[in-house]
Amino acid sequence: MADIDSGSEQPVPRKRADARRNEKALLDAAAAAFVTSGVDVPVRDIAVRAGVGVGTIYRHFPSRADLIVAVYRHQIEACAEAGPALLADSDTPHAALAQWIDLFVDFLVTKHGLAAALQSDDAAFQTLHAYFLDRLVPVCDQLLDAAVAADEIRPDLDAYGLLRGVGNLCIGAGNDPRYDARRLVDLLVAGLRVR
Amino acid sequence: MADIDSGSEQPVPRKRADARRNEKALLDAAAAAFVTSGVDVPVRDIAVRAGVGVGTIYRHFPSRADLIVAVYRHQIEACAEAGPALLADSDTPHAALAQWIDLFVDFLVTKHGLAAALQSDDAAFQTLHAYFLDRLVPVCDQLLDAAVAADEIRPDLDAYGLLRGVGNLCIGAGNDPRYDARRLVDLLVAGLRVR
DNA sequence: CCAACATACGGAACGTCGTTCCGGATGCCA
DNA sequence: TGGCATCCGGAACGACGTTCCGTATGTTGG
Repeated sequence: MADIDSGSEQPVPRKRADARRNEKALLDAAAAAFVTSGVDVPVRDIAVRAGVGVGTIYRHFPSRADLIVAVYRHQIEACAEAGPALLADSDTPHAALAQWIDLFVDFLVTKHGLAAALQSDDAAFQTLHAYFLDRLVPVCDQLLDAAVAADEIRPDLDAYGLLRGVGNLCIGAGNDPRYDARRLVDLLVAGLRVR
Repeated sequence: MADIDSGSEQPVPRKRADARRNEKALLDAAAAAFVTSGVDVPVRDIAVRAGVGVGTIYRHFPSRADLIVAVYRHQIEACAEAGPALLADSDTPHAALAQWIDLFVDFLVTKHGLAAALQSDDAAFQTLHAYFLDRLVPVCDQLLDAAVAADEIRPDLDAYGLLRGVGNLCIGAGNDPRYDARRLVDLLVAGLRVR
């Protein structure tokens, strides 16, 4: 993203050094805690790991959702950017869609509790919900449109519905070896095909 | 279920009248509260509705899951019993399976928060999880086997996986008019068909 | 180098929740 | 009607997310 102001002076006079240090420590601590205990890990645990007080968490990340987004932003961006690339490289739009959804599923199933948080109607997770949707729905829409235009899938499901369905199927994956979210998503995508 | 003891005397000497009255009041209050506020409604709200103290809830229903099971037991039993009936009445096993899953989905999407509670790994919901599985997996298995035997669907998904997938797809249905769980379940079942 | 001020910090405090506990009330039976 | 097992209400506890504020510390102009 380019700066809004084209002038040379920065209107935000740079944060204090300890604040920058703590923000980084918090991101690292949260990432580690999410791996160990899932995204539902108590806020106090993250604070202890980072060696800061709980107040410091809320100063940097107004809601838990903001912290989750900050931790996973890079991976979500990478997923979003992979969409057009796959569409360009794959043999068919449907193959690109299937590969892209695999990427999304791989991301979700390795983040304990994230898929569940994504679907939660708790107000605290609204930012999370919104970020995923804003970033991924347009990409999915593009892939879906291309596949429909190529007459490979039925036109009766929108990107929002598909993403929520895939996200839902990923809930609880990783907790239970008997539940294979990937296979179910494959079946769902298979069900989309025209026959 | 038949009684274990075939004798005429009941070894449990019948509960006190106020206890029976309160248990009924609690079931009614919980059912109403679940409709209004979902199965995650605070325990205190149910107690107020029933006109009892919170201690009374826990005496009759040791965990929140037991209360949920008690409220929905009849509907779950009806769903389980519908399986063999559909198999006998339908033209094909796959049609029976599709209709049975429709029944299950109709049940889940009208109970706010139930599908999410079903997949929760919270220990408090283990009873709920176990009851659904014990009761419905065998029925689903029977339908699945029949459809596989008739060469209508692929044999690569077990009843447990299918039920969890369907349950997952029902999470959040009813909160968001843009999300149509029924259609996604239909796509999933369509993906099961041999082609 | 040193104030003095904005900025940031820590953790106590608050409200909500599920769950447990126990002194007292109440139905039941002799 | 008395006595006792059963059951009740709601206070109490611990965990949690979130807010608040007295204190500490970096920054910057002199």
